[in-house]
Amino acid sequence: MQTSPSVETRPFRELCADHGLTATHQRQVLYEIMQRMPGHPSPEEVYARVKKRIPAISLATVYKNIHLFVEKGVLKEVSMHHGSLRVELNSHLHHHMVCSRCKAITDIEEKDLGVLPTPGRLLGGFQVERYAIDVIGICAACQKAKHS
Amino acid sequence: MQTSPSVETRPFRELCADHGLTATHQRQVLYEIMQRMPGHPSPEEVYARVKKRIPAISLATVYKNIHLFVEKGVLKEVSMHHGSLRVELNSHLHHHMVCSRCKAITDIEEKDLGVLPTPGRLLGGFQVERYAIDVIGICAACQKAKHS
DNA sequence: TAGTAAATGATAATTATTCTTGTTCGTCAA
DNA sequence: TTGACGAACAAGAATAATTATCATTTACTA
Repeated sequence: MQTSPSVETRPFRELCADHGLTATHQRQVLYEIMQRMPGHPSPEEVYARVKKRIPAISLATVYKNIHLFVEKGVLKEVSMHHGSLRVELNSHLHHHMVCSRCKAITDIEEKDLGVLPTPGRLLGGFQVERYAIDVIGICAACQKAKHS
Repeated sequence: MQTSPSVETRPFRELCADHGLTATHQRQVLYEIMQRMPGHPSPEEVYARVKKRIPAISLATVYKNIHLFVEKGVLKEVSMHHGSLRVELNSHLHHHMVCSRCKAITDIEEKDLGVLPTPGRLLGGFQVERYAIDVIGICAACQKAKHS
């Protein structure tokens, strides 16, 4: 009850193989649809579109696969999402290192970053207040814990 | 049924005055407690601590005041929070401009940022995968809309 | 093609956040 | 003081976002 594997499925199957994912119909549609969503969609938005092609798809499937795609590097998260709002009072100029495995957040001084952004300018009418830099990677603890 | 306004309340009252906030007992305790939380606490974590000093405080009050503090620049948000997860497939090197009023997200090419981070190094054992830069400010539309 | 692990769908459960309403508190003028 | 007014608060209901559970189906491998 589905179209036979066409040449169109080839690139997607390769992408899955490259990232260690099994190629399912849902994932393929999910991926194709996100390719056509140029913005920064939320899971709900993706779900709404995918549902038009696979009416029976579950929202849970969308969430699970988005997480999987992010984990495998197929997708990127826009601004790291920590489950809930996180705030800080620390007023001196600094940024953050975020572990992509355990989501731990560590401060890093701007001078230790080796980059010096110059805020205050306008970029296409955008009035810059500040830069927030997230250095994303694997923290020392997670490096030891996992060797995958 | 509370300590008389001591010299300790002075700096906090000034801070509130500077930011156009009325100085309430709850806000003061909230602020003092967050000063002693060096990490990147969530509203729930802040609530748990504040509750020890003001058992009757409401979680809603914590949320409202955290938002207010962020809005007034007393606190900063660690990574912009968009209400829900946001993802993108766009694979070419870019970053984001985020409007602090309307939360709109716009892509910006890395070369247009005028900063060139050098990923891949180690920072205290942290294995860098990539940098994600959020340029935070006011978008053109919000600048026109509001003049406060 | 059968066996097996992984993926899916349905939906309950959790977690996070906001809204509503009635009450209290602080301030200012009579 | 006293009384009105508006901002802030508490309590808890309501909503939004995300995850977990589990029975069923599907995809890869031998």
